[in-house]
Amino acid sequence: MKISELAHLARVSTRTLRHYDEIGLFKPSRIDSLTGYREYSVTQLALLNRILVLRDLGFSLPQITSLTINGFTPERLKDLLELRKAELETHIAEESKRLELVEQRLEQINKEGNMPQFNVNIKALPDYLVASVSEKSLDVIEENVRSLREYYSVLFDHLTKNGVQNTMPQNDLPQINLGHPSKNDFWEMEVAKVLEKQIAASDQVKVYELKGASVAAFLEFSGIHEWRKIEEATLGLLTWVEHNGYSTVGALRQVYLEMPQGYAEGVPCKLELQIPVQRV
Amino acid sequence: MKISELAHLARVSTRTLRHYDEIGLFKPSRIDSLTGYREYSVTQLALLNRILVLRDLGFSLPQITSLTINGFTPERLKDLLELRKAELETHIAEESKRLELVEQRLEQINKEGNMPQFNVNIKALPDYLVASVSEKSLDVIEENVRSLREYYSVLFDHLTKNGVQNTMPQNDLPQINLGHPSKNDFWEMEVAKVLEKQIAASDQVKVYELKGASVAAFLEFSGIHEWRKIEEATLGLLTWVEHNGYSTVGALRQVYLEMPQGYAEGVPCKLELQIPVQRV
DNA sequence: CTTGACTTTAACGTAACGTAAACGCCCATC
DNA sequence: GATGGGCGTTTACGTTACGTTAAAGTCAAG
Repeated sequence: MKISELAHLARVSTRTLRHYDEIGLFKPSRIDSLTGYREYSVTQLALLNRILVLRDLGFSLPQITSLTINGFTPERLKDLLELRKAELETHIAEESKRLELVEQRLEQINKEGNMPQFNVNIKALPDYLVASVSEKSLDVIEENVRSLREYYSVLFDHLTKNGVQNTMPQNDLPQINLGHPSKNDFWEMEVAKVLEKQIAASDQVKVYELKGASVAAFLEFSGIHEWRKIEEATLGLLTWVEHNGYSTVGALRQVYLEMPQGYAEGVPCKLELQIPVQRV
Repeated sequence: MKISELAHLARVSTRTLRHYDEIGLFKPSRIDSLTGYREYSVTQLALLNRILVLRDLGFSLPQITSLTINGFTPERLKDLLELRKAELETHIAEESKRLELVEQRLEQINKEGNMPQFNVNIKALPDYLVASVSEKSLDVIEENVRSLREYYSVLFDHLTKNGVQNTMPQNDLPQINLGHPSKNDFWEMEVAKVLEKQIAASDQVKVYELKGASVAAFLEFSGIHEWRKIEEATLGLLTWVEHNGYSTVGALRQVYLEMPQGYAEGVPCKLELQIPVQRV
C-alpha cells in the first residue's frame, strides 16, 4: 500500500503518517530504496488503529510510542489510563469553573445595563499622620450617619483644642472615614483627619501613622452627599475589584476632598473611595 | 516601577510582561531611551489585571488584544463571552466523552483478566466465486446448529450433482459461513462453498461472486468444534474491533480451513473468523 | 572597583501536525 | 517519445504562550 491508500483507509492525513514515521511511532513495513516511497502492509492497519484510538483518548504521542515499543501490556495501559483519567477529571473541573465564571460575567453584563458605571482606577496610597476616633460595630447604612457625626464633633473639638485650625478637608489634609472589614457585611468605622504635624492624643482621640498601600483601587465621587449614593459607588468599586482579578486587603477609605458645609447630607461634596487590593 | 516590581504585584513572570510588550498587548508607559529599561506606572496595573482576568477565562492573547485596542465595550466583551461559553461547553462535552471512554477501557481491563485473549489481526479479503444456501432469521446459538447442518446437506448434494468433488474445505477452496448482521443480535446465516469454476445454480443454491474487503479483522480458531467456543471467539473479535477504533461493515465470516469429519460438534477443526471493518 | 541583582535583546523549545516549496515518480494520453 | 496531472519525497516554517538559557549592559551597595 502506498501512503495515501493507508491514509485513506485509516482516515488520517498523509502528513500524520509521515510524522509518525519521523518520530518512530509508526513506520512503514518497507521503504523502496530507489524511490524512497513508503510501503505499508494491510496488517499494519491494526497497529495504526490502536495508536489512533489511544490518540483519541488524549494520550500524547510519546506516551503511545513508549506503550507500543515497551510492549503493549494491559498493566502499562492500565497505569496510563488511570493517569489519564485523573488528568481528564482535573481538566474538566478547571474548564467547568471557567465556564461558571464566564456565565457569571455574562449575567453581570446583562444586569449592568441599568447600573451606573464608575470610573475605577489604581494608584498607590501614601502614609498619613492622622488623628482619629473609632469604635466597633458601626453600620454604614443610614441609621449610623448620626453617630458618625458625633465622632466628627469629638474629633474636631479635640483638633480645635490642640490648635489645628482647618478642620475642613483640603486635598493635602483630607478627612478620611475608614471602614474596617468586619463580619456580617458591616464596616467598623473610624474617622480620621490628616495632620501636618504631631499633636497630643486623648482617651477618645488616637494620633498615629496611617499606613498607605502600594496598590489600591479608587474612584472619584462628586455629587450630593447622600449615603445611598455613596453606598452604590462603594458597591461599584468592590464589583470592579472582583471583576478585575483583585481581592481587597485593608480598610475601605472615604477620603473627603471637598465638603464645604459640615458633614451634613444633601450638600454637594467631592470624595474619593479607595481600597487597598492585591492580585488574587 | 521596574518590570520585576510590576511582575511581583501582578504575580506574573517578567517574561510574560515582556511577551505582552512584544505582541503589543500591554506596553510599559515609558521606556528609558538610554538603558532601554521598561517603566510601568501603578495605574497600568488596572489594565494588566483586566487582561489577566480575561486570560484566566481562557481567551487567547490576540482576542484580548483586540478587545483592549478596539475599545473595551461591554457588547464586544459579551460577544466574546458567548463565543467562549460555547467553546467551553463543547470542550467539556468532548473531554467528558473521553473520560467515559477511558473509564470503559479501565473496566474492560479489570474484567479481561479472566477472559481468554484472542490474536486478532487485519488483512484484505479476496473475491470468491461461491455456491451458497441461505435463509433469513437463523440464530447462531446452539439450537440452530441442526438447521445449519441441513443447509450443508442441501449445498453439498447440489455440489456433488454438479460434479464438484471435494466438499471438504481446503485452504484455497474453503467453506464459509456468512453471518449477515440483522436486528435483535441475530445473524442471518448463509452457507457457502468456494468454487474453482462456474457451475449451475438451482432454486435453493445460488452461484455468485462473493465480494471481498480491503480491510477485515480476523482471528484463527483452532480447537474443538463447539458453538460456545466459537461464539466466545466471535465476541473477542468484535470487542477487539470496537477497541481498536473500527466499526464493522459487512457479514461475519466463519471460514473453515480444516474440518475433517463433517461439520459435527466435538471434533477438532481449524477456522478463521473474519469481519470487514473500517475506521470509525 | 567589584559584586550581585537586575535589565536588555535574541534565540531555541514546547505538541502535533498544517501548509507550502521544490522536486522526483508514475501512468495515461497525444 | 513527450507531456501533463496526480501521486510521492524531503525540508522547513507556522501555530500558543510563554520557559529557559545566553550574552551583554545597568544599577546600587560594599
